[in-house]
Amino acid sequence: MSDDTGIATAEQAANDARVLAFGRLLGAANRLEYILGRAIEEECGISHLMFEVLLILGRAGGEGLPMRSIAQEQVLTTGGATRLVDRMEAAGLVSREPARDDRRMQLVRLTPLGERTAVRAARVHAENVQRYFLDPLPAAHRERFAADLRTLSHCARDMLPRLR
Amino acid sequence: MSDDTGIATAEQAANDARVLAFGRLLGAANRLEYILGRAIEEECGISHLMFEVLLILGRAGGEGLPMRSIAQEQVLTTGGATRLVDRMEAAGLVSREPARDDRRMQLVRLTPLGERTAVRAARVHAENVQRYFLDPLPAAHRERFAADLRTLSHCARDMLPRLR
DNA sequence: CCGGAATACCTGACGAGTCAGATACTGTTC
DNA sequence: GAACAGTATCTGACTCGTCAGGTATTCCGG
Repeated sequence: MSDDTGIATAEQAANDARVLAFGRLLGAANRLEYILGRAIEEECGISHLMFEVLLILGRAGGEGLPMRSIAQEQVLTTGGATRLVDRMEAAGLVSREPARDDRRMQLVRLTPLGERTAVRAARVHAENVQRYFLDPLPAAHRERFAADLRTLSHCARDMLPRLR
Repeated sequence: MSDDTGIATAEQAANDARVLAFGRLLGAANRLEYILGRAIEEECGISHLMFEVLLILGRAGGEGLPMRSIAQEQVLTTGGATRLVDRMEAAGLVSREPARDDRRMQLVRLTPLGERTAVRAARVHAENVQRYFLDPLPAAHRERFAADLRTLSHCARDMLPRLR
């Protein structure tokens, strides 16, 4: 279909334009995520990455988690995670404590304030997701839309290791 | 449906969890965008924001555009745009020239190198969008999926002014 | 046990964005 | 035509991430 000279043909350029238009829609999804993040920041006074960490720690149910697992779930390097948790500790949202059985590890745990904030932020975020992400879509579309996103998500997860 | 004590009921919490799961899918779309951006960076040696600027200038068809319109189309402050264009100028991708009729404005224009890079990057990006965004979806789903994304996109665009 | 690989986290230097406040021009009003 | 608001861009100080290279601890083979 494409010649091997590296020079784009007219049809190819036209097709590219169509494909790029699809690609731009991804940017839309991104913008939506951005908006949801900002809303959390304004309504709860924490960055969207802090929010993610609060959710992760909340899911762990009072158990302390090592830094490592925080860095893994975020798209963050371990260095970045260290600094993020530094700030969260300074803000009184989490505490760090060396693990008994492996003193290389620092177990990160929600403080009472962190827990309250996590609950509140989850509530706010759920409301916003409902309002800006679910409500605008026709009800009959939601399931398939979510399934398609999930398909892409798996595909993306497979790609990530190759790129970093 | 929700009581006015501010305390979440069990049903409410369960519903929130469902909604949050939807929300997490947005993160997937984000990750996909991230991957596409990285690919451009690795294959073309420019940041994904530079790529956006190259496309914008390319669409302008040889006309110089003022900084303002670059800052507007990106999710970037004007200060950020200044610095981005600084780097692009240093890399020889664009040139700046004060506008004749309004010397407050700097018209930004693609250099020949910038133009070549724009074409190549567009090609690469179109291929990647095809591969990671379109191909994984069943063909019968693509149109409706795109339409739904477009719906969300409009909704998001309406929100943005309120947040910054 | 002891020395070296592996693991978990931290840190210094840096890159790239934000924000708020210059700076430089334009257009308008009296 | 001088004062003044408005507009376009730039800049200094800062924040928050990355990367590469520590340091401390654990694990394991000989």
